[in-house]
Amino acid sequence: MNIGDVATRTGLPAKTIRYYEDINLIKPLRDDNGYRRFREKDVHKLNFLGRARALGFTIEDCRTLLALYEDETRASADVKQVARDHLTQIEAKIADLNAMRDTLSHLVDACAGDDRPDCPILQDLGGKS
Amino acid sequence: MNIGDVATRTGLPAKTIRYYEDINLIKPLRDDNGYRRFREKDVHKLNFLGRARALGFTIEDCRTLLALYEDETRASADVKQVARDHLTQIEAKIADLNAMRDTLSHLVDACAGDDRPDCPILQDLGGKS
DNA sequence: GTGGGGGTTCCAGTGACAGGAAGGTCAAGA
DNA sequence: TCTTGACCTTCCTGTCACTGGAACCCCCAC
Repeated sequence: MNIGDVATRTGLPAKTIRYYEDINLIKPLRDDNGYRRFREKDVHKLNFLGRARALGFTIEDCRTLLALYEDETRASADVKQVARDHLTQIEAKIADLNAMRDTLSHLVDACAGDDRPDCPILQDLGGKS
Repeated sequence: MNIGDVATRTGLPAKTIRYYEDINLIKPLRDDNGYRRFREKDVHKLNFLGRARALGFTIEDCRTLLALYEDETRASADVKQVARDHLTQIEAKIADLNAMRDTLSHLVDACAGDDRPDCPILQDLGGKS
């Protein structure tokens, strides 16, 4: 399979797939013409990576998870730890964003949004007073 | 005022302040020795920028907002539009993160987290079957 | 004069790719 | 046989908003 087919099958851009090879997440073979040749195993890994990335895991997390995935003797506790740490980070981000949203939506509601210059949003950013 | 005092007063790292000058958000004066000399006006702008960034506005948004802030003839509708667009993006991000959190917390809960290799998290990432 | 705590510039790195240039390869059609 | 066009290759640059660090200058107190 060439990279285009793999891109179609995995939903990942070819650029991303090349990048993943670059950083040693996958190691496709090469044909005589220099084209990458992907095995089912590679496609499987890429799907794994795509799903992990979709859950927001960093590339380094993905590397760890992939290693655990391929290690038959792993302890599920190790996997769970990675996932839980990530979950904690996501929750922190959500909390941050919720705070921003609350502040911002108050300000947006308070703003008349007409042609006059008076604006509570700018007042707030400028330090109210 | 030198950059260190400004950093203390605004809570922004000196590096960030230099960067903001670099990209023309502020234009402090210069002393004969080459040191930046900040006026109250500059500090005020930096505080504005700090608050806007804390609300998650991009630098380009900040540039726009700052221009509106300094334009006495602005229409509050223009400010509101910028804020509302940003709010929409924040809400989209929150939705994404909530989806990740839900999936992830289900998986974390389902994982025994012991020394055995069986792990629903990896099963899910690997495509379950 | 020396030490330390300011300040300056410039360059590289971050994360996870995306865009684009310049060129090689391959199968199909005229 | 030639050409077209789709595909592939590598390599370099840019993204965003900084951060870290090197190498150097400036100023004041001791």
